[in-house]
Amino acid sequence: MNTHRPFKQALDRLTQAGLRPTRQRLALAKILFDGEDRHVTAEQLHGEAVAACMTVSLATVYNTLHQFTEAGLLREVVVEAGRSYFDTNTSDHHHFFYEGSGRLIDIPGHHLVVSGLPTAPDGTRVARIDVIVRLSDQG
Amino acid sequence: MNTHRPFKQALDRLTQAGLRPTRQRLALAKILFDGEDRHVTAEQLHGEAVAACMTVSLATVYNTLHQFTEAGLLREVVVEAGRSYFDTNTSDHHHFFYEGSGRLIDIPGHHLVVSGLPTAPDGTRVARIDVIVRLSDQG
DNA sequence: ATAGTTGCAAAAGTTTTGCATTGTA
DNA sequence: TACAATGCAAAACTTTTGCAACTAT
Repeated sequence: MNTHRPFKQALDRLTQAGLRPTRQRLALAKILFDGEDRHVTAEQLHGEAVAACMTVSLATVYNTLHQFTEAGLLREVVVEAGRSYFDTNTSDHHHFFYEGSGRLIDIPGHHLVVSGLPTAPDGTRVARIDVIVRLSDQG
Repeated sequence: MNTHRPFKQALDRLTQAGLRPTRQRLALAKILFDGEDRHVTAEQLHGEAVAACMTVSLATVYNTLHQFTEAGLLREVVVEAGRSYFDTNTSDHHHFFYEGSGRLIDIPGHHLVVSGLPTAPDGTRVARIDVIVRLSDQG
């Protein structure tokens, strides 16, 4: 039954996250989670979906990406004004951002540490810490 | 000559940065730099400018903010998709972001340290490191 | 005068919403 | 059948660009 494994994988992800496995969601989940970790924009994912001969609007791609993010399947990373990436790696990690090409990659390993953080102001708690290391050309 | 001090301050900032001191730039610089450090969006700054009875379009506010940023007078901080803040504090520092209210504030002191950073990939150098500590309600 | 800048209207993107349609029990 | 959830067109944003008008030599 190997032919159906990517399908089952995507299906399981959705049902475990409490999301109904609709056709569009399944197809997008298959593209997103069938392989290694990825960083995609809504635009990119929409392009891939169309290339894979599925009919889906960009609006639905946005909505789906946000639903996946709320469900904990994705993490949103904002690097530039008007440009969100969605990261299939939801574990605690940080990013390199190539200012030239706009590419975003995970910082490998777990060596990067943020220390000396002041306590969160009263009535708040730290929801997440985002570290973006911006790289420009020329070593 | 105290009445002209804010004007002279703004003028000096602009000329030192190599920007021609036009009327709009002077007015916006006065709002931005005449007092303590600030975090403003283009929309906010435009609102303040209009409230101060100056005629300026939102597009010019954007252009001016980017020119100021390129000239090193401001630093752009992107916190959410479609929402850039411009920070009048250009020194090396990081931010708390209140997810509830959308407010951005500097992390006080210089205690926060990022360590364990891998070397930058070949052909690149680290242009900047942004740390955003996201806060949500409830302590 | 004139070469280079500026500032804004209009255009281009990105993201969100309202509602007809679809799918499920 | 009813009920809730989905998916998309259209709307609402934010941001950028092209060019007429201006400015400082």
